[in-house]
Amino acid sequence: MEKQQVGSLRFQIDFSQPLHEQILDQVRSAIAKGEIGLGEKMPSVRELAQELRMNPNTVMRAYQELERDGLTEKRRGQGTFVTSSPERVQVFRTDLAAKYIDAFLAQMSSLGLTWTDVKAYIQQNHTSDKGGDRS
Amino acid sequence: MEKQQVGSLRFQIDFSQPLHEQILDQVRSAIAKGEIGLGEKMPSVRELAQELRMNPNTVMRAYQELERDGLTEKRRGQGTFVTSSPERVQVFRTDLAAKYIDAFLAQMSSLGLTWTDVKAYIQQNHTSDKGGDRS
DNA sequence: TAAGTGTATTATATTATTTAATACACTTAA
DNA sequence: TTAAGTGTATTAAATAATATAATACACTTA
Repeated sequence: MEKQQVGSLRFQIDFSQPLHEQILDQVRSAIAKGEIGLGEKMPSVRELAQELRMNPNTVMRAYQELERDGLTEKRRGQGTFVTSSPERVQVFRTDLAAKYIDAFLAQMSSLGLTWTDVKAYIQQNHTSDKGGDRS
Repeated sequence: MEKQQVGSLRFQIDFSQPLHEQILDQVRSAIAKGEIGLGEKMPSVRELAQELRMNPNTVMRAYQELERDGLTEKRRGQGTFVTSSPERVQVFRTDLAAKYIDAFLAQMSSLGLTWTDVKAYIQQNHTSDKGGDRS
């Protein structure tokens, strides 16, 4: 439940999901939202592992997926850096959003709800949500 | 990848998720969409296990969650039946939809996307989707 | 050369998932 | 009463995913 700041990154780890997935999701989000800048140096695998009190192998697993996403670049002996390409970030955002949206619409469909139903519901319950983004 | 009909229920099981979760999701959907009628008898635990070639304990686990959902009722010695209450189904549908929607909006927010962004995207890519519902 | 990078390997522990083999209480129909 | 069919509970075992631990190697920089 506790938040943890490591360089430009903020982490909040619990036991509801695999640790490497939580790191992955939260770094992805930080890059997508520009909370960590393009080209900026990431914490080293060992440093982040120590800060989050987990095994370097676990952090490594998340870092390797980030590189497959095209969101980071490794420089041998130097470290891991956020990509300098805004286009890459945009492509990633679009692709992942499409994947999430497809899955969501499938869920709604499985409950017999149409897109019109969903839109009406969200308009009613999530538009005046002034305290919605507690990060 | 293959579909399987058991009474009024249609199943499609793969290895992407735990088996008991797939049974749960697919029965929930069938009830929510009215594919199996209110008050109708479900396949017995042993029968469904045999049809789907899995262990009765695995089917049991899904059936117990269905009862917690309020979607089924057990009668000792007789079997498991879909609830006769349309209100219960409606409450379930609303509650689960709200849960799915909250999670979805959190995903979009983690990518820096607003509800307006999402709406525009879906209008463009999912409205003229005439071949969308392959079930 | 020394310290800091990412990476790879091997081993072990833990947990979730699934199967297997029974057993019990209850209901219904022969 | 009996037999078959319900849901349910228990114990054991196998498998896979997750995570930790302890090293080791190649590369870069100061």
